[in-house]
Amino acid sequence: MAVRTRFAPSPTGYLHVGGARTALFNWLFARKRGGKFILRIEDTDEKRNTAQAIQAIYEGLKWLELDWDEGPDKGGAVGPYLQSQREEVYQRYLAQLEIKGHVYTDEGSIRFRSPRKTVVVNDIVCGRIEFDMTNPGTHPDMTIRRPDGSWIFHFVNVVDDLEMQITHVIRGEDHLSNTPKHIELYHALGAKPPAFAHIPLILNHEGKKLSKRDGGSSVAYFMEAGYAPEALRNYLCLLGWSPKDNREMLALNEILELFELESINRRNAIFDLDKCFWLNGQYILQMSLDRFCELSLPFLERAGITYSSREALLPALAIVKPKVKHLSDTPEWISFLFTEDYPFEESSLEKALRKPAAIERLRTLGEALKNLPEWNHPSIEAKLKETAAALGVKAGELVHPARVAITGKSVGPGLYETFEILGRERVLERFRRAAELAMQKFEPTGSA
RNA sequence: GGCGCAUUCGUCUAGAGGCCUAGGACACGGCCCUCUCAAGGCCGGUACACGGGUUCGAAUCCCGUAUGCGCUGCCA
Repeated sequence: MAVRTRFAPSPTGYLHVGGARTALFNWLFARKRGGKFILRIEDTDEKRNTAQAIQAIYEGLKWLELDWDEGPDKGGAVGPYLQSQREEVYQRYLAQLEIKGHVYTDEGSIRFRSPRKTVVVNDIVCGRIEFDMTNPGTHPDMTIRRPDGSWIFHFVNVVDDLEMQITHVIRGEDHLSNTPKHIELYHALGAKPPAFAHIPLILNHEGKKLSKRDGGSSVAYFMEAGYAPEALRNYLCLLGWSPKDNREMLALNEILELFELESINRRNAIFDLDKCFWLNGQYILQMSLDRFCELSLPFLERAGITYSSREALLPALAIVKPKVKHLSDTPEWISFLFTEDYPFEESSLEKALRKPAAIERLRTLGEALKNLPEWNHPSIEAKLKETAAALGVKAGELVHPARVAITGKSVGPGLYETFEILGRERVLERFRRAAELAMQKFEPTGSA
């Protein structure tokens, strides 16, 4: 039978990273087995504002490149995929239960009468678990519909999984204890339950379930903080699953190759933002310049950086790519390359250009570079070192003032590359301006 | 309280009876490299929750205790 998995979030206004990982594991399993991955929105609770909230789910999933085969926006043979539009289906299934005498009314609500037996859950991740459902005191009959006609999760979830022919229910471990109830419903409806795989929860630093108030609990946070989607996706895979060969960075096709539900851990995992951050840095380091450009572009636009052409932008991106850790920082790293009106950091200026000797050295370096026959990294470097030697100082004595002069900061991309792409005229002009600024600021005879 | 699940470095994990004086990664500390900052390289410390079994032998199997998490809703 063809595999069909689903991700069934309720629209809470954001895509939770735990939900994202659940979606990811469902997606991985379906893709690996050549099956279908379905998106169903569980919006039975009318209090949740849906339009925007559903949008947040779409955006998060799309960003992570988890594409679905059937869903509210795509349609499919067993839709609609919004629970709020499936009233007719639920009525039909309720009628079935009524005919078979599995439900009864209690103070306006409809309850499902438990068969009161031991239910065995054969979970792909957790193994065989027996639940003793015989005691009504500890396992009361579940409500499936409220007096106002709205439906309870357990019922609609089971009905939909059944109707949508879901073969594997892969969800958070918080549902493990609900599973015997669901199995009772399947049986009452005369259906064979799907396979279940309950995956461990993602916890915050306090070891509690990751919640909305925890920083970094929503996919949107990572989008805005400049993470590469492939990095977050990779990190999420490593929470509760591992390739078992000590690799940390895995391409999607490698994960697809190795991923098995059976090898998922049972232990809850704490989300470690540090490691996720590190992985992101590794991804940025190793990605192509094109990809780096693609992912940086939205941030550059937002920062209002103007550049004449992509051809002008790429060399700038190339020299900062090894430095950038968050894509959202790219503008900060390259901005000085696209304006003559770059700011000077007070402390850097003071450290590098306060001394008259430093200004003098900058002037000497400018003179030396003025007639350099070839303007490229190796010859610039050679000339700078030659100049330093002639002055009897270490290269750093020229490098630091020069960096501050041309970037305004004491930290930046490699100096020689920066010189090269800035071009000789701009470099020399910046030297002059910086020297002037420093002299005004640190006027030795000045009163101040 | 009841039921369920879990328990290896601070964190993510490898480990399915001898290969474990427990491996990797992040973080942390030190050194090297170096034009800054990173990156990279090398080195270092820190873990099998506890107590009983079973076995020639246990991180690995069994039982108990403790702790954590989840469920126990007319939330999903």
